[in-house]
Amino acid sequence: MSESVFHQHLRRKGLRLTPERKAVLQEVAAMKGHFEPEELLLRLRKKGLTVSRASIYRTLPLLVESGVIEEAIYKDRKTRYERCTEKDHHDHLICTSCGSIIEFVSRPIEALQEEVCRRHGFHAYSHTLEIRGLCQECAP
Amino acid sequence: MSESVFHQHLRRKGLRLTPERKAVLQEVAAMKGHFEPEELLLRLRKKGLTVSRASIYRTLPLLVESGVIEEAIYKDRKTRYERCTEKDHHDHLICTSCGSIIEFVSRPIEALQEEVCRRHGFHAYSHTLEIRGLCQECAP
DNA sequence: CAAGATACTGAGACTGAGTCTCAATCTCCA
DNA sequence: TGGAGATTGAGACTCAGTCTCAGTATCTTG
Repeated sequence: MSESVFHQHLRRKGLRLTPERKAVLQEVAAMKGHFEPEELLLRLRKKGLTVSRASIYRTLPLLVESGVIEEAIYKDRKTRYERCTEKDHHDHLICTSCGSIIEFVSRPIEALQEEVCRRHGFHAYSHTLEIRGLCQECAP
Repeated sequence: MSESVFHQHLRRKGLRLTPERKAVLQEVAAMKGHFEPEELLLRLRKKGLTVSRASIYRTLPLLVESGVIEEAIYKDRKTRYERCTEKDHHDHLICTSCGSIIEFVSRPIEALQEEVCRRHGFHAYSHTLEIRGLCQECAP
């Protein structure tokens, strides 16, 4: 189903659903949780599929635009993506000591964000809320 | 006053308030709005102060830890910092078309975040909320 | 004050995620 | 069938940020 969404999006932009883009899409669909572009490359390689690094990096923004995935976290100068789920969007608590990541959902926060956007006449299509600190185990 | 805060923090960690660190601190204090490390370097150079790039990059995390500045935005694989003000923390609406950045303050969102942290036993020391989309001018 | 310990610095080499280039290839459509 | 335009992969490239290391500054304590 995300394939048809993606295909739609490409059509609208006059782009094509190539085997490479399809492969990236399918691999993305198989991902659980966060993933990095490089991880995707590795997995595709392991399957014997050859999609170049360039194509992967070219495809990911298209997938974001079409709403199939979203940029979830920026960490160590890397972008981590995540599949958009039917469930609510979630955000992250990031422990800067052990690196663990806790997900949380807060409809009230989402609602307030929408309110803010309305007030500024801003058309949002994505957002990231990262809270950094120490998790329960690492806290002094 | 942020100098004493910084000094305190260094003391606690057994570190020293060197001329280089002082220079960075002062330049940071003079900054209005967001700034990038490279920008800081340039400004110091212009003043005839020689603080190496390495020292700047080493000092910025210390300033974050001590609460003088905070990481405000991650954009184009660069970290943008911002001075912590007495006023409320603010977040950003980022227009991906024209690049303009709108700041907003929302105490209710902050409060909800604190609530989330409490619920997870998480000790937060900073957060960034970035909402990406199209500003009023760029919206179709 | 001397001397060891420890923190600090700058220059520049290095890293690595992400981008760009370009020639070769594919795909659509008239 | 031919050509316009989209796409690809290999690998060169970029550049923010990190690391190394030898030389320097500062503390400390005897």
